[in-house]
Amino acid sequence: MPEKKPRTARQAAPTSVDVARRAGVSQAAVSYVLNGVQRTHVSQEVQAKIWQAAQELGYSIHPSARALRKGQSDEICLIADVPVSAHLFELFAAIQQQTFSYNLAPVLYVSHGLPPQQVEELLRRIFARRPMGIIATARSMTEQQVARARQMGVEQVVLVSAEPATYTSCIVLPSYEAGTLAAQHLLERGHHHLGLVHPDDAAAAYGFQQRLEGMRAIISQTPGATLQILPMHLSLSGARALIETYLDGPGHPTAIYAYNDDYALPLLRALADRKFRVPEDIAVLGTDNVSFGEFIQPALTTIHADNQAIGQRAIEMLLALRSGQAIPAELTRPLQPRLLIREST
Amino acid sequence: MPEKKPRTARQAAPTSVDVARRAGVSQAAVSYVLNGVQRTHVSQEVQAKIWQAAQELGYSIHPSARALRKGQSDEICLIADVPVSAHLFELFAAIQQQTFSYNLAPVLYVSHGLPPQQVEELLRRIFARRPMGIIATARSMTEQQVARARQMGVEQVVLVSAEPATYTSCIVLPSYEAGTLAAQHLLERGHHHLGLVHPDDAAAAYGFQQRLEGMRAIISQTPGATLQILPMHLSLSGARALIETYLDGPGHPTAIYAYNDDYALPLLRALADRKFRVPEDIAVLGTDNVSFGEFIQPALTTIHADNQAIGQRAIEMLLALRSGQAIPAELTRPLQPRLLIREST
DNA sequence: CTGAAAGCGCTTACAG
DNA sequence: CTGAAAGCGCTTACAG
Repeated sequence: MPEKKPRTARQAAPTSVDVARRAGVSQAAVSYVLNGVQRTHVSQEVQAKIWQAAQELGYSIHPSARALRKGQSDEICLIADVPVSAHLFELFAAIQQQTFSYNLAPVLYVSHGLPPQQVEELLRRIFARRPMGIIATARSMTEQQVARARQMGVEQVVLVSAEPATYTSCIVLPSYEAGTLAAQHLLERGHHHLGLVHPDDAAAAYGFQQRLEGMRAIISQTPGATLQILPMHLSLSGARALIETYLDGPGHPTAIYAYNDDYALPLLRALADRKFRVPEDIAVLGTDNVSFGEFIQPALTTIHADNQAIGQRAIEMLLALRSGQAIPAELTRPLQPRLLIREST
Repeated sequence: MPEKKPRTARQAAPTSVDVARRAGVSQAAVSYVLNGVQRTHVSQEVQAKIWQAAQELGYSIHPSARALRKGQSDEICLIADVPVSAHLFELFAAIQQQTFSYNLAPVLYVSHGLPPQQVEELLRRIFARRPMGIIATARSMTEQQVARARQMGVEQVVLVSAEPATYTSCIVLPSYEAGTLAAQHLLERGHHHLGLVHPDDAAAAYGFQQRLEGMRAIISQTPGATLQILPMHLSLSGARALIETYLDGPGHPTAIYAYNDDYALPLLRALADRKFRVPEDIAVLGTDNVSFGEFIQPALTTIHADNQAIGQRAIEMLLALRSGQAIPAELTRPLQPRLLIREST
């Protein structure tokens, strides 16, 4: 028993040395067994003794000590450069669940709204933590920043992106397909004049261009169909301005792809205020399937990818990358968006 | 320059030894200066040299190394035992902003919905990380668990709670006051028969009892006023069941305190489906001021505390506790809820 | 005022 | 198959 150790902290927590002593083995054996290292063969009997000792002492590994030794922590950093949204949170919760059994610690960072200099500082701090991997939205990390991460020893960077990148692995959520899906659905509902909301916040507008192209591809095959871009600020007054500017006069759009659910919400409200009936006068379509969508009136038709699936892919990709394996093809295949028809279209 | 060091990782990142060498001082001096330790006086000139060397090398401290040495990490763990909600996310973002300048790393854990055994395991892992502090909702940590945290070396635990606890510091968000505020407002609007939604999910119902008592205190002073408890499951069908069971027949409630915004939303939708007009037939009041509240129709009247204020308090409290100071009285004073009147009442 | 040295709790190459 | 030892990058008591 330690007697004159000048303990710096209160430290009641047992260490691997304590476990080793109790099991009557070396510290190395404890490490091998608890980490399931195959290279070294330890007898079944000894393994059982070690597990039991760990259990009895209530031993938990000290993540900092391990991280220091291995040169890599058990953290997975999630970096989001999008406004706080219900969708993002749901995605985070999904990832947290997925990682639990892998003993990984997901940490969320929201870089949206920070001045560029603070973003740089934030990234520097994140890299310095030497996370096992980084999962980031494509906008939140430039190619240069990904390179800098690698240089600082963070090799695994997975981007959630509208299209594949050359410089790192991506989970592809194709906004182009969302655009075609939206246009097809709205045309099928009998509309000819479509609109696409363009967020006036550049950070929030990620994937707009792809949506636009997807819609155009469908429109161009449909005689008489038109498409109009509708700039909008994310607020009630922004939605009102959109209505006054673009939903008046002959040939105005009668069906709007609202970019995502966050934009659909104030738009729906402003439309109701102006006595537009939804979907009879104007159809509205969102993206992300945010949790409140089913409760509002009219319930919001939306396009979405499965959050659980995104989370699972991200983790599997990180794990494959870490073990140096090639990434299975099914993980790089784009995750097709699905249409969820409710009442607003 | 290191030549035969058997580097385990790629490690391009500079260490404090590198900084010391470049500045021509000892490693200790670097540590003292970069951490702003006052105890040891280092000349202005040397300080400048150290800062410059750190800057030039792009030095960032290795958090794991420091944590291992200090017996405490720079993490602040936030533990939430509530369903994923926009409100929680907004609070998290506020805390993240607050902590940036203190070089603290907030980490969010959602324990809602996990089986008890997994919660225990999660807490064990959180404690083992030796965070600088824990900020938790009152339901997510029992007194016993707070004690266990202390025993594992995590001394600072701040609870966000409806009432002060004897065993640790609290940020008090008095649900009792929310109840009185709700009852007063609804009575002023001319209602006499009030209802209070009771979430059927025990974890979600935190603070229900206090709301109830607050409402009763007001009701009891008002001749002819009644109050009914309305059990509800968080879903559209749950809201429908509530309406069918409790909003029929003479003397039924005409004004409902929906527990919080999450419950108010499906309730509003179900009321609309049943052709109740809000607020004319039934008034509905929420809590939390979730971001979508202002966009729905009718816009949701709600009761809330300032997220920024909660985040700031939590951090200040943690910082005061760490430095061993007494907590300033203004931090322990309950954070009074405010009424935000919109259209649903 | 500055510097050399110990030690936090792990993992892993290496010797037995 | 098992164990002793080095070392990851810091902080801090202590000696000069």
